Amino acid sequence: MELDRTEVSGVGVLMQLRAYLAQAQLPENGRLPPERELAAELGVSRAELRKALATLAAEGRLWRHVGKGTFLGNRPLDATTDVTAMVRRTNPAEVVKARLALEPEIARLAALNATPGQIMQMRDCLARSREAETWRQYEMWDNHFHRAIGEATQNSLLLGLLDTLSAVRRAVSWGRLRGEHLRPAADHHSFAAHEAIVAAIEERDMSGAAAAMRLHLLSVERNLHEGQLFGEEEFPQARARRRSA
Amino acid sequence: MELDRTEVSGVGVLMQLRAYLAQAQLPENGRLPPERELAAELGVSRAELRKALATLAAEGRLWRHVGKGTFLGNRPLDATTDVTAMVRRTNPAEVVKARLALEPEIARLAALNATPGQIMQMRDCLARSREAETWRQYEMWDNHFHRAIGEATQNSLLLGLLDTLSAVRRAVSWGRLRGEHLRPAADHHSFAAHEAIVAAIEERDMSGAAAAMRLHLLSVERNLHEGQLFGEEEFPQARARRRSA
DNA sequence: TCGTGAACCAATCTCCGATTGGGCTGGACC
DNA sequence: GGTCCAGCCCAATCGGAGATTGGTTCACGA
Repeated sequence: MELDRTEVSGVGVLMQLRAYLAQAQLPENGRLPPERELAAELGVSRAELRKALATLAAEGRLWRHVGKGTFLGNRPLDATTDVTAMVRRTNPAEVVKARLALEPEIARLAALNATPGQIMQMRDCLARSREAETWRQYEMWDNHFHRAIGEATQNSLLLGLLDTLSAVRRAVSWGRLRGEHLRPAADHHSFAAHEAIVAAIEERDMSGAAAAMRLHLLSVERNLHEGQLFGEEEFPQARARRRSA
Repeated sequence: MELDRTEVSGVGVLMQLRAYLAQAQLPENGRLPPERELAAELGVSRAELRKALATLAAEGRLWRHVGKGTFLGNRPLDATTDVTAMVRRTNPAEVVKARLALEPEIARLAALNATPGQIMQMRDCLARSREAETWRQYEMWDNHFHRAIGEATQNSLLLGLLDTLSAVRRAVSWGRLRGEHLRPAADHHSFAAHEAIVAAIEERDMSGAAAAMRLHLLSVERNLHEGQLFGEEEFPQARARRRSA
């Protein structure tokens, strides 16, 4: 395990470092000793060692970060997308347009891939949303319904995107949900639209499912433009604007 | 500003607390004094105060968290979707299917909303991708191209979703990109497909843009199934599988 | 019986020192 | 006169100790 330093020293620090890495069986993503320590162990100057390490880093064989250390393998990506940043930039109109882009295609894939159990789950969400006694409860089951369709795509990535979209949607329409004592009317337009979506999915009608979802979201968009979110409540801003006019 | 405690004490801690909140002009999302401190200031027991605070929290007027404190307004959402979690669950096939669901619709909206400047930007990306001397460079300009289309939707939320998708895609296909000395062939199929997409966007042909994007991604999917990522390299797994067979 | 105060608990924050990669400089050495 | 190096400083990060804070339990007593 011991390297013959006098032997290798002339051949260049880079080769010596490669030999060290081969000899020290570090685990994947393992951490190397700190620069100063490693330089002393290899019997080279820190500047020389840094040059060799920089070469290996450029090759992508290791990555380094101040305060953390030097690690084997590929630099991990920064990993998180900030939902709050999206929320700050967007608005309800964009949210509906994004849903119109994504959810019909999700419904299409759900019609292809949904299991009978998942279809039952959608139906269950619809039943519960009809029994909802407050708008908040209704919104919860509506969310579950749309997520069930996302699950039925059998595509975890699409489901993740849908979850992100839903998180933004909830955040954007926060505080818009008033009148907790009221409940959706029995003939609330969404009920029929939801039914049509599930029916198309059950019949494995991919285009039909996409179209039904699209129609549903278009009516949501229409309500948005008429200023009545969820069919009965309007934006506080809209009310304030009218009052000041 | 000073409350007459003997006066209000009989009316219930809840009312006393509301009066305190009205009197102490805290900023939005402002922080209340800690329980113990506030209880002493109001001259009530901590248990009583906690009941009143719980009521206000249930009303959504404030939110609390261990170790942090009590704050006015709505509880902020946990805000970040973990890309690494998605990466762990998904695979290249899911990535392509997700792109097939999202990007044609993005191209459709881009055809409607793109500015001439944005179209020029797309063309610039294509030119640079043709001049790329390594696959890594090509992939970079390909990314820029698809993102330029996302920007052209004028929808920050869709752009955010596309960015998330791209981050996952890059992470999933990481290390798949070999042969840095090679470069895309001059007749690489993506070049023509990209051209068709921009042309449709420029002609404001929404359906055509969506169709062109769909065709492009279908060919990407086909290459994936043939095991040659980026037209020349295959998955290490595939090679290993064949070797062991 | 009920509320009270005190103690305990776990999550979180804050502060400080140690560690680490990155960078600069004076001086030794040939 | 140029090259290399040890030493030092810098900023980012980590890790631990102690304090803070909402949540919970429990014995005591009016």
